Amino acid sequence: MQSRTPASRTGRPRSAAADAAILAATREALVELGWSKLTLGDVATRAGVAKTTLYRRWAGKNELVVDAVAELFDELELPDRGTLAADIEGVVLRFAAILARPEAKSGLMAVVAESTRDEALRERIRASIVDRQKRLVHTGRARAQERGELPPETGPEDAARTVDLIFDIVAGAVVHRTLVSAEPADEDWVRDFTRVLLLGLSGSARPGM
Amino acid sequence: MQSRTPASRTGRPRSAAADAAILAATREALVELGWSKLTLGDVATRAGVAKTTLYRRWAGKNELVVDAVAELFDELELPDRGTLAADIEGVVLRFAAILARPEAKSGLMAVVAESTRDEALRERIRASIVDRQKRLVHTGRARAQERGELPPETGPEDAARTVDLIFDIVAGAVVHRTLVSAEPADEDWVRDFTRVLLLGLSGSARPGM
DNA sequence: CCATTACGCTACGACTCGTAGCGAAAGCGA
DNA sequence: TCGCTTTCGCTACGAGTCGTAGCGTAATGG
Repeated sequence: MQSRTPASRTGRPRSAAADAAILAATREALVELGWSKLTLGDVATRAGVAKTTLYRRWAGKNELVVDAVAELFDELELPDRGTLAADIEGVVLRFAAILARPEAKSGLMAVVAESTRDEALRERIRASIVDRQKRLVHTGRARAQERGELPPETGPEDAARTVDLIFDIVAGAVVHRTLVSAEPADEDWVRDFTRVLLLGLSGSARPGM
Repeated sequence: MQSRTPASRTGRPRSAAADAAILAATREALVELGWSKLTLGDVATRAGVAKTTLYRRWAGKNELVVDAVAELFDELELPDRGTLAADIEGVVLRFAAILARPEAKSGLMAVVAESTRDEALRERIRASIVDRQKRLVHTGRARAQERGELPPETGPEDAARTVDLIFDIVAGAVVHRTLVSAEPADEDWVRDFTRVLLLGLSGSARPGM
């Protein structure tokens, strides 16, 4: 989690149970207190470890919360539902469900905000959250191209740019809907969103597929 | 700004210059220190006012930063460029330019994160930032319908829902691109994004308008 | 059984917070 | 002009958090 491969051949090993307890306690504290009122001392108490133990493993609140929140997104998958529209609706609904949880809401945006002034933190977020989920876009796109629902690649560079664009649109819209508009990204919304994403504003006025 | 209409008929009036100085100092501190290291004491010193004066006007860091950031978005406009695509590209580029400024980046996301646990703060954000800009979507949509680029309204409720959806997509995508992906929302990106927004994924594969 | 590392605990200086209390300043109405 | 009212700058304060140091103890591996 916090990249500890080198050295440490001998001596007492770090408790893996403590890691799990700390991350769980962090999520619990995020739910009860939110980001700003969350203190590392409190997390340590909840986890049943000493504050010094926590500081030996994480540099600070930012890194700790990134790891705690990242685990929430690990469950995301992209089941094959037969059509591109159905695939999108399914994964967006799952993503929205995770993002609706208070520990994700409070934690994720706060660390993203901090990452604007901390390049290392941004890299940590990208590696442990963003890039891990971007594969879903790749998969869904490849499937749709096999089905003939999307035109084939024009080149590897264009493909990467398109995937990035789609990811920004999808993740951005869901996050904005959930956190800024503070409205649920429910089935109705996801259906409307998917229609716009696939057909565009020009072709998505009339309801009914 | 902080809604001070009632009472206060007599006595020494509050200095309007102090308000401006405080908000400017807040933005300056956001640039230099970022959200987490910004302290109200420091802002007061920069603004040349006493810390107590600052606390008399704003309840805390959250409210202060919302007001300081909100002013950045006041300059947003929607000039008529003749086509819907050009209108979108223009306003998105302006929006992206504002969001690229460090004081907007650090501040906006942080207060949004805090607003997940503070209903009053979310309302303040909505009133002073989000709703003020949502009118741009209304305007652009109405223009496009006059030009025949978009189908006419099916009803006032559907229209409101559509405007909300478009706003979540546009604002969400730009924010995600700028803050999470940490890549510039430049002309190339905005062009690609606009094409997807108007034509959808199915119809937007080939470059060239 | 011994070197090595992790752990729990306590204590610490430094810092920020938000508020209280004071005297002085600046408007407004009579 | 005078007095009422409210704001302002300043100082000081208790409370709380931060991140670290120091110490003795616990748990491994050779």
